[in-house]
Amino acid sequence: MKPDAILLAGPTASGKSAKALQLAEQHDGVIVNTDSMQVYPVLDVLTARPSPEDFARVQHMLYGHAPLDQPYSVARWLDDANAAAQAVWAQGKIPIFVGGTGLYFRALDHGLANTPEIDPDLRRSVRDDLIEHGSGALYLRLQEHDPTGAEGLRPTDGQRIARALEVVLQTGKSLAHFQANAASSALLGGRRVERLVLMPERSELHARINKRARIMLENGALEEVKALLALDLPPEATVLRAIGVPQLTSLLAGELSQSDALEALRAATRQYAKRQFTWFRGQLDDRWKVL
RNA sequence: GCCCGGGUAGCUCAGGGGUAGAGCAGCGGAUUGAAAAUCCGCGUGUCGGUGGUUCGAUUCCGCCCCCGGGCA
Repeated sequence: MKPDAILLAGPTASGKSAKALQLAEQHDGVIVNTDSMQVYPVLDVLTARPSPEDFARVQHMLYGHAPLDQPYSVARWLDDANAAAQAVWAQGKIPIFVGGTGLYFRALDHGLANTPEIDPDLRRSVRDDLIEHGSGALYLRLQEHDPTGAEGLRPTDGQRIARALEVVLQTGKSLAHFQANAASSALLGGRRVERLVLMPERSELHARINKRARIMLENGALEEVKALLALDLPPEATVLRAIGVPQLTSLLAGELSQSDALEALRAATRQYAKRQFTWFRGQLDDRWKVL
């Protein structure tokens, strides 16, 4: 029975792209990016974007389409993914969602809480407060406005505290209130969905990561970072958090040697892969078939 | 060959007569609008080998091996 959509999740460097191409050719599919960094342009090599040959073989969507200097988010991605899926279905093809961002798969499969857009000025002021006074101070503010929400967070988890605080400051209601009520209907509801997750042997994956990091440097990752830095993006731009950007920035600044930077890039990638494993193990239900 | 210094966790190293510790790496976990983010937890060890002294040696002593440096 032909599926209406395929979800293919897997840790970084696990060979997802090749598998996706195979599935796309087999099912007349279109590949839809489900990775939070590959949505941005510029870092083609460093984010392991599919090659031009891959793009020529099979239609790909949501790669490099997000503006670098504006905030992107799981909600934006879900809107984009929804539009992409509708377009693919309209062509009589099936979307193949490929990536490693667990949260995006969750949003795709289960929907997302319908919270109002936060006023950019409020958002900015909360984030500035976090940077200036630290997560502890922000936590005290959250305790005051949303004690229950604060209870569920650690005083050190600045990012989540900031999110909870901006929501309660704008709406007067807790983030949990929105999360409990009215998750927007899941995009895939009522569709036949095949869910696949790649779970390679850890030591084998580490070997692949280590090798790929070296190849990235040989293929111009450093020049990409140089080009990115030349854009003079605001420091909070998400793309600057991509694995490899801090490490290669240090290399360019002379703070790390070539070999130390390579090793740092490898370690950061291995650590990311480990977090992905934890997500997949803990969050994906038994509808997912492990490959 | 002789003289120093060193051999302790995967790596770099601290410690010191009562079977060991730190950073990094690694491992486990959480995860709802920055998620490649953010946060929480966990030392994983023939203390080079072998004899001796000792109630007890990774620590002190002898011998051997290995790695630096120096003198030849």
